[in-house]
Amino acid sequence: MARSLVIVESPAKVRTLRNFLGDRYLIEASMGHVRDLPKTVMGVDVERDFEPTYRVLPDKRETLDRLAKAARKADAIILATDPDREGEAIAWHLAEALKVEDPIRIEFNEITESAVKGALASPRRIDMSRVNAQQARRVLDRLVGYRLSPLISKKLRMRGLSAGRVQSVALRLIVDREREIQAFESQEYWSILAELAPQEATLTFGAITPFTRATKMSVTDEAQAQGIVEHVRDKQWVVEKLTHRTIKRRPRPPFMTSTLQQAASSRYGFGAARTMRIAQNLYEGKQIGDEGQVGLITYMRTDSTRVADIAQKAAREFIGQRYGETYLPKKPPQYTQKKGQDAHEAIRPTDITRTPESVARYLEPDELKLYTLIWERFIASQMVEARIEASSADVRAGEYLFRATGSRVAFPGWMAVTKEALADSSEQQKKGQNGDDDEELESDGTQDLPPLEEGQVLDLRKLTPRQHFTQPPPRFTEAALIAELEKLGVGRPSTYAPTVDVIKQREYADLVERRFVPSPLGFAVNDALVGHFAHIVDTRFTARMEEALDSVEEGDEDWRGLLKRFYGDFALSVSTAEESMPDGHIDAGGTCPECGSQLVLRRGRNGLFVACSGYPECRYVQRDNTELTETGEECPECGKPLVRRTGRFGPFVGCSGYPDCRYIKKRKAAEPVSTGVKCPREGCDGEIMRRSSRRGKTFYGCSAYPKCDFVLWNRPVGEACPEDGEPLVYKPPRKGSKGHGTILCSNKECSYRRDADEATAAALTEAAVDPPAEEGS
DNA sequence: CAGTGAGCGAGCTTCCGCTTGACTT
Repeated sequence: MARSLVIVESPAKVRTLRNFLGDRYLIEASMGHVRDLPKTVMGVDVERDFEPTYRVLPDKRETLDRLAKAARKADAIILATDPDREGEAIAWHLAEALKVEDPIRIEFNEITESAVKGALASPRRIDMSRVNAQQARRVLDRLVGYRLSPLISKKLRMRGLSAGRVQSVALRLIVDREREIQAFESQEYWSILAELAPQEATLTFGAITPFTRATKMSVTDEAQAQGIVEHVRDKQWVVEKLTHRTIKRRPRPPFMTSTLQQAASSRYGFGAARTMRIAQNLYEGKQIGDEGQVGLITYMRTDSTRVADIAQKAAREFIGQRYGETYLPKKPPQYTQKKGQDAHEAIRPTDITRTPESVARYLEPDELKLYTLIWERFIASQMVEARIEASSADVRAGEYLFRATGSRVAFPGWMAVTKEALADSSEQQKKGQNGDDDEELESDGTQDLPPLEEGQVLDLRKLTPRQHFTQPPPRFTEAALIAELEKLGVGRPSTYAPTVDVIKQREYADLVERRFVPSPLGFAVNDALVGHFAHIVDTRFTARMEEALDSVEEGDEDWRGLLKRFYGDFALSVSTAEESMPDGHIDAGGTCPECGSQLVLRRGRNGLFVACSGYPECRYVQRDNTELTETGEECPECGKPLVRRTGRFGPFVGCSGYPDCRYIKKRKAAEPVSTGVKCPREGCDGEIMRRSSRRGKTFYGCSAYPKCDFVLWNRPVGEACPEDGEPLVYKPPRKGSKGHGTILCSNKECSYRRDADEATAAALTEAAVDPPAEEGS
């Protein structure tokens, strides 16, 4: 039988395609790129017109072998990689690596039977212009990254520094923001809150002055505020003007990678990498009852909000049934599509009828949180807009006008999906000089105004002058940084999380309370790059590059020509920088208390530290005093506060008067906790207790100690090993890995092991990961 | 079990983008 081999990128797609392509098709996955420039050398011969050298990626050797084997069984090879620039390049690399004579290329951006069959019916050749655009992108990134990284490492005398088209812009955003914050001068201003009520009424509402954007900052000190209070206190309070209007609030589009990361960050505090790991689990599928392995969401690395017709229809049906026809828009909403082909659709549930409640018992808590977010956002996106009645009342008291604003949900529409939806619409991070710290000055307060009439006289119940300060713009969270990068077109869904990770790994910036604070190293690297490669770390560089790549795709420009055009300038900046960029360790500010030389930043095995530039003659190292948090207790020997410190054997509590007072608090082992498992030692009727050594290490020992000294290092399950009869123990899963951990034999020589199921894990986990004993009584 | 308050420093390799597992203790 004639068979065709269809190659796609992801194994999850393979599973789906097997469902509706018959056995005339073999389907395999490439798992992304299979060849790339070599890792350890440049791999681009600038002299020979930027000729790239490609190598099979080491971890794709096996994949390619598998594909080659499948190819031998097929008489046609169909390359069905993603319908975008990278996908086209993957197709080409596959054809090259597998030595396919006449590759057939198809593309579909929806994995439905009709879309795939339609694609099979209109095959084409590989689009070399598109491939060349990718090569240009790849080579440019390589040239920039592999020339800048060693250059700054050498100039700043610190190994392992890196720079690149994407990461260096990310760093720049962080550093620029920090400088904005440093330069920010906070301004004081005041507002006066009046609590008013219709005469005889009990419920009050709030009105405020000054309330317009223009006058908001006009009351600048307490005296002025008090003046207003004195003036209005005895005046008659009269409703001067009432306004009512209905605001329509549209639902937001379904998630793409960046917006999912933002929502998960602001709602649950998840970092970008964590969100992606959880989403990957949902995508790959979970055991759902007797349905077997079921993928719960569509692909999670996407920049599109497009929704497949089938999904839209299903959502409409579901909405009609659950909420009623009034919640259905006449036409399904079309969310603005980006130009060009989007390879994947929006992130949405694969089956809208799988409600969060219905899958809750099959998911880990984090998975359920993320799935709920995705499910709600998607279903809301297919519903009618909400109608909000916004009202405002201007109330005069003498010379001053106070304004009360209120809003009421007239018809919830999409907001019916979640109670938190209201809060959602204001969750976007505010930027700008006036980071508002007071909601009552904002127009949509949540109070509901009582019925009022113009000319009505109101009772004044309370007057409160309030002090405010203008706030600097906030530091970036991971998600906010990604949002900014996306706005600039810098980076891709698959690289957002890795990019913010590299900023942390290189110690360019640290997350403090989940926001990026640049390190002195981050400042230095950024400033060096901005000083000598302003063009590259320009936030618009990528946009310009994309434009040029487009013209390569359209066949209007030669990709090597593009590189030549770019490289001329770049090579020049590199040689200028090599000569003129200052060469030396990064100045840490301040001088050495021992010899007076400058202090510099250095990197050691355990991170950055500040030391004397006179090394090795002067070996001064600045002590790290940041961890000296007080415990609130006093030293029993000298009365000074006790502080937490870190020593050779981990954290301990000592006297802050060191070295004058050398008191150290004794650590007490935690109380033993029962495990319910009997001591397995013959003739011993003790119970295994969870204990902790004074060092805080958890172990499981017999309650009959010291009579019985039986000890285990993992929690016993209360079962004997079927192979050697030794007790079985439970080992929790490694951080971040999926699965529920392992049950294995406590005898190291014995190889018995099995995966723990969810219930066992739940029963045993809590005990196993409890924090080590807290010091002191 | 007890002990506990440092010291690091050169050279080693880096980019972006596509996609999932994989050593073990």
